[in-house]
Amino acid sequence: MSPDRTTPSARQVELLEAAYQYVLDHGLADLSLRPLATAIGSSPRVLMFLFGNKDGLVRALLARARTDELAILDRLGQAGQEPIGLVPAADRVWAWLAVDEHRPLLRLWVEAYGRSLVEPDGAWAGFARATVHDWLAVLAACQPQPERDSQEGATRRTLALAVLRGALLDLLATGEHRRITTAVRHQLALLGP
Amino acid sequence: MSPDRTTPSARQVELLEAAYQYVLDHGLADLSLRPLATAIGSSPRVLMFLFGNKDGLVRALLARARTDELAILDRLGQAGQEPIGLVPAADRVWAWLAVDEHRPLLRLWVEAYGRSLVEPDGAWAGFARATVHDWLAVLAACQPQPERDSQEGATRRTLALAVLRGALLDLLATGEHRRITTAVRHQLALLGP
DNA sequence: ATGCGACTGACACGACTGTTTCAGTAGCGG
DNA sequence: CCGCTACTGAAACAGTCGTGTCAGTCGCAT
Repeated sequence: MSPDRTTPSARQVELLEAAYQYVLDHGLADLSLRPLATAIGSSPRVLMFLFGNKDGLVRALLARARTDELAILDRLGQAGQEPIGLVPAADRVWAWLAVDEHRPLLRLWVEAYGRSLVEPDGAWAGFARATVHDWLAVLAACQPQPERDSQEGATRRTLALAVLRGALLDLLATGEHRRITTAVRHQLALLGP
Repeated sequence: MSPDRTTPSARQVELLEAAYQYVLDHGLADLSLRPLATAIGSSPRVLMFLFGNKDGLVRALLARARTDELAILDRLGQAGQEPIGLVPAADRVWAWLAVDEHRPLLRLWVEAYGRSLVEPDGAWAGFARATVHDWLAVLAACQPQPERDSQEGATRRTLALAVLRGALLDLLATGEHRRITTAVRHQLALLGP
């Protein structure tokens, strides 16, 4: 009946990709199978067949978004060389966050984050906590070794993460790129070398 | 037919208060009239009568939440005396944000924020942008005068807001009060007097 | 050719949605 | 008592939701 989860099947990834693009535009909150299916040239029946039920589809979409996110984050300090330091890493992350093209993904991210806080069960479960952990881990990997494991190092990356996320919220709401980027730069200068 | 909007009517505020408590627990995303009505001892018919339609109710609820928020923020520097400075103000704001009892309100806030980003029309319209403006205005009022109107002053309050909001997101997801408060304190020390 | 697995279309089921209609009831000023 | 305003109950409307059922069509290995 339902296809093997370990083998995502060509058709499955194809439809998932289309659904992902659709969700980036329309949001996840009031996602409905019938409009989605007609928009991507499919049918609710097929989506049910490929993803089990709506929760399965939502889970797959969230995982897909997380993939996008992690792909970018990994490209930072993970180039194989030695760590580039927390401040340069945060600077690059902000440069990526502030790009206009990434805004749909980031709006989706905020939506999923808020939703998973209110409704900790179901498809959204643990999304917020997972991304906090993801980002902290990546930032930690960018810190040189004496700092990385220190108490102060943990505080500094918590701080960097908070500034980046707070600035992101501001940017998504107001779009005032200049004011916010100035503030982020100011902060990174404060945070030292 | 529909009651005057300028006169909220005793029964109206009574039901709004009950609905507000309900929404703090259950979230706004999948709010439905019938469960809400039975939970607060009313009926969909009455809610429609008092608030016009569901959007009117949601708008009233968001306005109610914003009232809670502003009531606290105004209690900071607005005591009538001279401004207390940005850093002490941010410190007090964080003290309030980190209180466990306020968590339902703040979860609701994040949910509404994300939703208004994805769906800029309807009842949620402008909620995110409005709260950014609210908070920045309050923080500005806490800054002494030479700083308040300066370019640097604007940068500093944008930064303070970003840190508070980013830290709030972290706290709501992980609940790791100690780690995050340490980071906020560290930041406020950096931000100087 | 045959059979099997992947995929799909059409349709209906029951539950739930916001909203409306019709019919009231309680209180209160005249 | 009248009439008016504020509020309420019961039921039904049309629509959408996720999901299930039954059938059918491909492509490909045997």
